[in-house]
Amino acid sequence: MTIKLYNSLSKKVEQFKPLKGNEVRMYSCGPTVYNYAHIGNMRAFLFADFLQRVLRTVGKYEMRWVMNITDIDDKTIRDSSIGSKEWKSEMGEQTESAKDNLKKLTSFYEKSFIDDITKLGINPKHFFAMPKATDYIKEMQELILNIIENGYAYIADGSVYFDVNAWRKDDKYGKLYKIDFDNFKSGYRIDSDQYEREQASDFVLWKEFKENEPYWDFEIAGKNYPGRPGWHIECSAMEYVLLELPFDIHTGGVDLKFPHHEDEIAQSKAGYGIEPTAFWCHNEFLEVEKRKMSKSFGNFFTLRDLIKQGLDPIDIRLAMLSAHYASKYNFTFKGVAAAHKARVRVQEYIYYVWELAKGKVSNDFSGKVEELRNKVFAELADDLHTPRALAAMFSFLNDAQSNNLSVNEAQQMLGFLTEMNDIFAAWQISEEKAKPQSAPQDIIDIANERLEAKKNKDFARADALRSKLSELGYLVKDSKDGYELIKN
RNA sequence: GGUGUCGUAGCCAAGUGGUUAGGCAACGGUCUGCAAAACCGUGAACGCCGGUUCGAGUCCGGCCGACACCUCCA
Repeated sequence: MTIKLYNSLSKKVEQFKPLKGNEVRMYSCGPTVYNYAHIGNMRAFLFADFLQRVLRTVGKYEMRWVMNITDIDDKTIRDSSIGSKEWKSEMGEQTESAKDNLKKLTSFYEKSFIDDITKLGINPKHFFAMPKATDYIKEMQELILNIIENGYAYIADGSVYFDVNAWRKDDKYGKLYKIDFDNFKSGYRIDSDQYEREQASDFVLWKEFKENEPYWDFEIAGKNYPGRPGWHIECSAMEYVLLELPFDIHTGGVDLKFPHHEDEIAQSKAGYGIEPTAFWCHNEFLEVEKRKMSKSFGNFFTLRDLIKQGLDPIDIRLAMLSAHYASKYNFTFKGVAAAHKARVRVQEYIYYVWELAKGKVSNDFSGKVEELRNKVFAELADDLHTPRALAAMFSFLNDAQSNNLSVNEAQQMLGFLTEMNDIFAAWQISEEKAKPQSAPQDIIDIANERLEAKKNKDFARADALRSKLSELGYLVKDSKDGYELIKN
């Protein structure tokens, strides 16, 4: 099925087609690993994941998906510096080497990042690569040299800057974001950065080494400029190496349009002569209580915070997917609870269908299952319209669950649900399994006592124990000859 | 100041001028010893004021409000 995507470059929904063969080469701006990722970050990664899953399952494409790990920047340096309050014992001992310390801190958060996204239903095996910036210093330097050679960069105070004015004479700067060069908000024009750049809009390609910071040697025209790469250059270099230019899709949060992606376009073209990608796809922000997430508003959550509070990450995944990626998503606990109930409902239906189909899967779609599948896939193919795709699914559940599926239809349904789950990654395609009792022993004791009372038809006693369990926060769900405890 | 986005029922969230979006919650009912789950059913909405139109949540104008970006930011 042909997929349509909104392209931030043309500001239109366009038909998608890979540039080369059946393979989609996609680059996603990944995390800067200086701390645990928060749920706002997660929305961006979830969007990229969802997109690549739709391309695989609905588009039937091969994926070559790259997500970078930024392991060198101001924050990683700050937090790994000697005596940093952000240092954790799990990272190991700090040493005299700034590079060592940087590596220890960033590896720690890289692991936690992969851990987090895995919990969110992202399959690390789907990545072609997760390159780290510090592994591509040489390639970045080569790119910078190209840019200098082509006349679009200058050296000032030991740093290398991209010369936006020179570039603007030859190409447009502001392809993704309409820039009013005369109206940069005053006060932001010269930031806290002490480096000397000629123009506020110029950006750093290579930052001069500062004392006690990690650095790499960089020889330009016979002279060494020890320092480290600027933020934007890493993506340009890694894309070039791992995907070749131009590739198909570049994803990231809207906030990265400017300056990060704008600069990336300029750099790549100035250095390699080619713009990076055919499609730029940006997800909107997640807000909490209709505000940007921020520590000062007290609405800042990492995934770990929420898991600690007892939320299921897959419910968070589904909750985020209930809004279209290009519109703001208002994160609320109620919303996650609603997603949970909706998810369980589909899960119950899967068990029901499994039972009917006896676990047999058919991919030979026809009739009502084919109709549903076409509808859901068409919505997903239309710029990943998850809300409408889910609505189609639930409408079917509302209309057709009581319509008896034939055994053959149930097998098709199981086939479709499997595909659906390849995309949403929110369910178990399996028969219903008895869940292990996870309640504390004293709770189980009461529940067993109630079961006894129930068997003896002492319903007054059984009900009293039910209310007692309810007070203790557990719901008893009776089954044929047992029960299940559900924590409220 | 510049650039955008958005205001839809208790909450979340679609909506491409013309028949019910959908989810969660709520309220009836079936089932169950009672519950839970599931299923059947019910109601409720388009920030305000004008305009265009046979017809506007959907187009135009104004107002009010919320949010984001403008070189740390997913």
